[in-house]
Amino acid sequence: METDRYGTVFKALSEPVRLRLLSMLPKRHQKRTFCVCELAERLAISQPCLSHHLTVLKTAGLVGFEKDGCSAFYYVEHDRLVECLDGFRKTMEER
Amino acid sequence: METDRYGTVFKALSEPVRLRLLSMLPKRHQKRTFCVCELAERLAISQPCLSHHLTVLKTAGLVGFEKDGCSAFYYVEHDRLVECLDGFRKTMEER
DNA sequence: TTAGAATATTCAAGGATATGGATACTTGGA
DNA sequence: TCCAAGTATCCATATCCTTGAATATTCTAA
Repeated sequence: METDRYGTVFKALSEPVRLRLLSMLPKRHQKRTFCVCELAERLAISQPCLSHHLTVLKTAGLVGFEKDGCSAFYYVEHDRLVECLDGFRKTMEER
Repeated sequence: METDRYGTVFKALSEPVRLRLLSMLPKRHQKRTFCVCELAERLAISQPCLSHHLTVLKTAGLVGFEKDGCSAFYYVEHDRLVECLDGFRKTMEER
C-alpha cells in the first residue's frame, strides 16, 4: 500500500510533546539553539523521556543531530518533513 | 502552542488502517464508492472497528458522510486535509 | 407497527506507548 | 587515569489505543 510509507512519520507527529519539541529545534545548518538537557527543562519532562521522543523522531527521519563534546544538538530534517507532507498530499490527490 | 492544533489530525493519520481507509474514500461530491459494510469487508476488520476508525477521522475533520437509507457513504474532506498539511508545513517553515 | 438490514455505541481485553528512576556510556578536563 | 557533565539505554508502571463481541439505534419495507 502506498500510504503505509507515511505511518511512521505521522505516528511520530501524533504526540503533542513531539510537536512542541520540533517547533523548538532549528533546521539543519541553522544556528544551534538548545542542547538536550535544555530542551528537557523547557519541555518540563525528564531527560530519559525526551531522549525517547528524540529517538522516535530520529527513527522517522524527521531530526538529526551533531555532538559537540558531551552535548548533543538536534535539528529538524526539514527537507524530509516537507517531502513527507507533500508526498502524502499528492498521494491523496491523485486518486 | 501553535502546533497543538495539529495533534488530533496527525494522531488520526498515525494508524495504518486509517491511512488505507482514507485512500479508499472518494472526495466530497465525487462518485460514491463503498458503504461502511463494504469497507469493513475490504479492510478485513469488523464493522464496529471500522466505525471507530471513521469516528476518529470524523472528529479530526478529515472525513464527512451522507446517509442513504440505512447505508452511510463516507468521503474525504480534502480541503481540510490539505489545509492541515500545508498549515503545519508553514508553521515549521516560519520559525 | 413489526422485521430485518446497516451503522453506531458500549464494554472488556490485550497490546502499544509515554514516563521517569536507576544505570551505563561517552566525552572532556584535571 | 579519575571525575564530572551530558546523553542514551534498561526497566517497571500507568495510561492510551485498537479490537471485536454484544447491544442499541436508525432506517426501510411490508
